[in-house]
Amino acid sequence: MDTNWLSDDERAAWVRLVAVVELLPGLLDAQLRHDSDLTHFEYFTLAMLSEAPDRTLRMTDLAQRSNATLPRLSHVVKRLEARDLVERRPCEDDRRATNARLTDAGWDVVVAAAPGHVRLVRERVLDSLTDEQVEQLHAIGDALLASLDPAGKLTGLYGAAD
Amino acid sequence: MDTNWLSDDERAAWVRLVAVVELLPGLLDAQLRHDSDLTHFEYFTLAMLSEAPDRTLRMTDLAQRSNATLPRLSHVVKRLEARDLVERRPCEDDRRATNARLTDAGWDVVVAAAPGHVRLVRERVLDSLTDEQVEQLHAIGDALLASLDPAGKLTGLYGAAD
DNA sequence: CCGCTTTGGTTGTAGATACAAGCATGGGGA
DNA sequence: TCCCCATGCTTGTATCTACAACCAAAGCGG
Repeated sequence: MDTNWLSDDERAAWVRLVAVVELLPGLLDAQLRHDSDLTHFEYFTLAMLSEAPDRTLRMTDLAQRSNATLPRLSHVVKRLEARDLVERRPCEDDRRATNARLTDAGWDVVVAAAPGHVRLVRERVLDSLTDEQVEQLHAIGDALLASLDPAGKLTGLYGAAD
Repeated sequence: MDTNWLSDDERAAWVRLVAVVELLPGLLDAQLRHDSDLTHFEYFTLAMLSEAPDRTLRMTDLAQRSNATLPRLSHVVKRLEARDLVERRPCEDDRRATNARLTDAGWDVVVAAAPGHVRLVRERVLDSLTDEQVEQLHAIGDALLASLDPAGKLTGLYGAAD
């Protein structure tokens, strides 16, 4: 079976996409860790909860929105609970389920962390692009996610705090 | 200091970029792990070596091209060496330095892994985009990397095997 | 009502990465 | 020549994630 190798144009685009994918997480983690003692995943988790009704989400729901496996989320929430940023309690409708709720302290942490995070995103990412490129990135993202995330779990809700 | 929050357009683009950044590594790792028992980082490391003169690079050079810290690379190369895919030997010009060289077995592994990897990249990424979007992605990548990787360490050499 | 399967979640273990510390060589300046 | 610092790399430790095993509740067919 012959391989359909990438053309020069395709490879150029792919190389840059891979480079961005490699570099961006480290940048986000470093800033949030330094300024707010949170990983990007922890921040994202808290931000999801901050947007939810009653600041509460079920573990499964939260896991899908953050592209986490359930074990991973369980561990992270346990750590956040130890820091009193989140509290867990059994769901009343379904006794198998667990609800995670953002505490007041957790809310304060998100509110304090958001401006620095947004500033980083603006300075290091969005300000590098023209308005036209921002639109193009939007469309390209949609096209890619149609394949990478057909169910739209990640982009379903991603609120104002980000 | 007032926060300059993101506009709707900016947030839409950012949300999609973050989602892609979260999803893509898992996809690449899963395919390579399943088909070739390699992580994407390991594959990338081997691919860099396969492109280098005499299939040899110094550890520092290799670390920069793959955006790895030196400790990380050291551990990974140690594992690859244990699998006889890479060999290490002290550099003769500078006795502090270590040269990593791709073995024949390592070469075979890269050659065997490349087609499946390229197929995935094509089917799940590039084929989702129009030719015009591929060009746009190229330009957007350049703009972002000017900020994320000013020295161009990652994109300096990324060869035909990819 | 019983038993099977599915769903929701936690825990344990192994593997991988970051960070800090450490060691050896190189490269000047006094 | 001697000292000091920078460079190149390795190792050790703590943390985080993936994977698998596990338990409990829910749903469902008989």
